[in-house]
Amino acid sequence: MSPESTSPSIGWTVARLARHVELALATVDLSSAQYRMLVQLAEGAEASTSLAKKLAVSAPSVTAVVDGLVQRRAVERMHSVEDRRRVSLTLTDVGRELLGDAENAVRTRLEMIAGELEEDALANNAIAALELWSIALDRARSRRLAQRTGEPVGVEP
Amino acid sequence: MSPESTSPSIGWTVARLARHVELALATVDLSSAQYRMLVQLAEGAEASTSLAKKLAVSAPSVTAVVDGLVQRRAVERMHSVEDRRRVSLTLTDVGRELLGDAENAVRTRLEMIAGELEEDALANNAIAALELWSIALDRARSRRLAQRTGEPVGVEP
DNA sequence: TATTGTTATACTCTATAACTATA
DNA sequence: TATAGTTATAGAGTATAACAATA
Repeated sequence: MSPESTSPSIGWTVARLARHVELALATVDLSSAQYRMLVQLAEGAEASTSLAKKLAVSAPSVTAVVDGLVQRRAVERMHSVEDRRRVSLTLTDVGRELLGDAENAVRTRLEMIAGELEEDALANNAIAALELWSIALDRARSRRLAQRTGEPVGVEP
Repeated sequence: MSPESTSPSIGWTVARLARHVELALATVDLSSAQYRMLVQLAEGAEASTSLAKKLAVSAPSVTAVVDGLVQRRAVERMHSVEDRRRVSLTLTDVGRELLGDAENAVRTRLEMIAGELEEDALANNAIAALELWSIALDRARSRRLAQRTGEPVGVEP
């Protein structure tokens, strides 16, 4: 019926998916920024600056987002003893449970959307492709972080 | 090397991709919300309430985002003559050009990331999968909007 | 009364610039 | 001096509640 059915842009698709993730996270009272922080911290405790670089946000953003998570007892701030300027951020048990709830909410919503494809093969294909993107994102991040510090590429998750 | 290499969650992947889209959009001084608005308006002029439902945001959010776009002459507000409560939102030529710049910036960045997969087949696979998601998103949206109004499913883009 | 849209208000994320504490 | 992190400040997106204008 439509005269020219232009393929939708990939940016549009990502932006829409991101909105669904936002809405799913809202059901467990989390923002996207908080979610990204929790996921990153689930891979291990980290310093604030390191998180800022990995998540590609400013240092004050990390402070603000972590503030909210600390209030909810999801994250703990601990000053390093060797270098007392540094602050180590650690996921608590509360944070781990919260992240679990968040993952459930998000997965449920995205799988529901993929389920609209009807054919299981297509839905699985769509979900599997995100793993492909995950690999690409990791490599792009490694390259980005390496360029900053001059380290070789491929060291980082 | 890693003892248990857990597959990253799809929510995490979407959230990371979304951050890259945000950063790409920042290069043309657009927010994700403004970008979503422009894309939706590029498919045709619409009323504010209709946009709010399609984009899954509140009515005041639409007002706020459109305010910024109107200031930049990217969108025009026009009062309907039949029903003077209604406001028709239209993309201007400025808006269309801005959207074009945004799409270029986003596509370039996402393709760069996909390019990390090295094998062209994989990169193309990843990008193609987003079209699959786009189809699923359209269907999920149709279902969502139909449930609200009681209309049959499948009417809407 | 119901609907459309805006205003009022508040909270979060974001950034840059300035500051503190430590090295 | 340089680095790690926070504070100060400002702007945007989001939401709910209250309101105005129109139907």
